Amino acid sequence: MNDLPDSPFAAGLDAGLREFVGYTMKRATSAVTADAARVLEPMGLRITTFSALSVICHSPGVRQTELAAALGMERSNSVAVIDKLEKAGWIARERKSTDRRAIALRPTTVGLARQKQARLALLAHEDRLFAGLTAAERRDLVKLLSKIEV
Amino acid sequence: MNDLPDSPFAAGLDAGLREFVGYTMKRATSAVTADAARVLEPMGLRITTFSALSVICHSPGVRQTELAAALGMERSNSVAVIDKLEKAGWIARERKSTDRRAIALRPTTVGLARQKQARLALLAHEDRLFAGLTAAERRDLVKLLSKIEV
DNA sequence: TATTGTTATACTCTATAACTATA
DNA sequence: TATAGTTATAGAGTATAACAATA
Repeated sequence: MNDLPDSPFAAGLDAGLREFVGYTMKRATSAVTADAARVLEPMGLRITTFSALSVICHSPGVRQTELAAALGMERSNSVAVIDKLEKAGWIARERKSTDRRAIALRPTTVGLARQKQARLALLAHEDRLFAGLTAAERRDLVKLLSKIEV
Repeated sequence: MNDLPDSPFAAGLDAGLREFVGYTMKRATSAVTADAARVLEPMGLRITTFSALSVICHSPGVRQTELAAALGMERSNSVAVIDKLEKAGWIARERKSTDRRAIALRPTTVGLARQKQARLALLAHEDRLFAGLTAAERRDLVKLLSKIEV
């Protein structure tokens, strides 16, 4: 059904790429983040907005620049994310009295509740996605990932 | 320097997110793919184009739909990627005689050489990035990632 | 009818430069 | 002069719908 010589493999066409650890990491991460996005979507959250909301809930008063740096994103790109959280009523911007250039981000009561709800949904989701790994294996995975030079 | 109560942590603002394996996976993968992109860029390749070129070199005669499925991308989005490879002279499109709807993708001599060159650069790159992991640990990492339910 | 390649379109994420107001 | 937040913009990746040619 093919012009010769053609591939001997119907499946596993990406076998040659599996020698790269980064390729396997990217494929696995894609699957995990896509599923996480599906879980968050009914709650009006995306991965970026959930991450930002979590940092703000965990560290109330955080500045926007600190938030962006913590999440590894550009300051400029954090603005739209924070806008969404603010418009949803989950966080509030407060101009700092000690430095009027800076803005302190604080969660609202509703925001705290939403973060807790989303966190539980994501934990359940990871329990399902990582069902094939024991708790020790999950810790090993995180430990190995943390050893990568950045 | 902060309005009270504010965060007790200057660093580790994302500590609350570290309970999610997916978060660590995403951060690590981001670092790895960004570095891989930097390595490929001087060769006129991106991660997507390198991946497609590799599959075509490894499985000459592959169809566009098969290629897209192998890489987990949409058929429609593979067109632009293959266009770039073709315009660079690294692959050729050949209409199949047995099924004139389908197109067989084959690498050119230049394309094969470019893929080999890029592969070596990426292997060296991974050796550097994963220097903190032993060979056994790298295999463990891949094995653990492969256990994730997709 | 179904499939292959294709075009069009839209949306998210990301990256860079420049502006403003404050320091 | 430097920094915090902001705006504008552009590129890459991704997702869906629809079309022509072919099966």
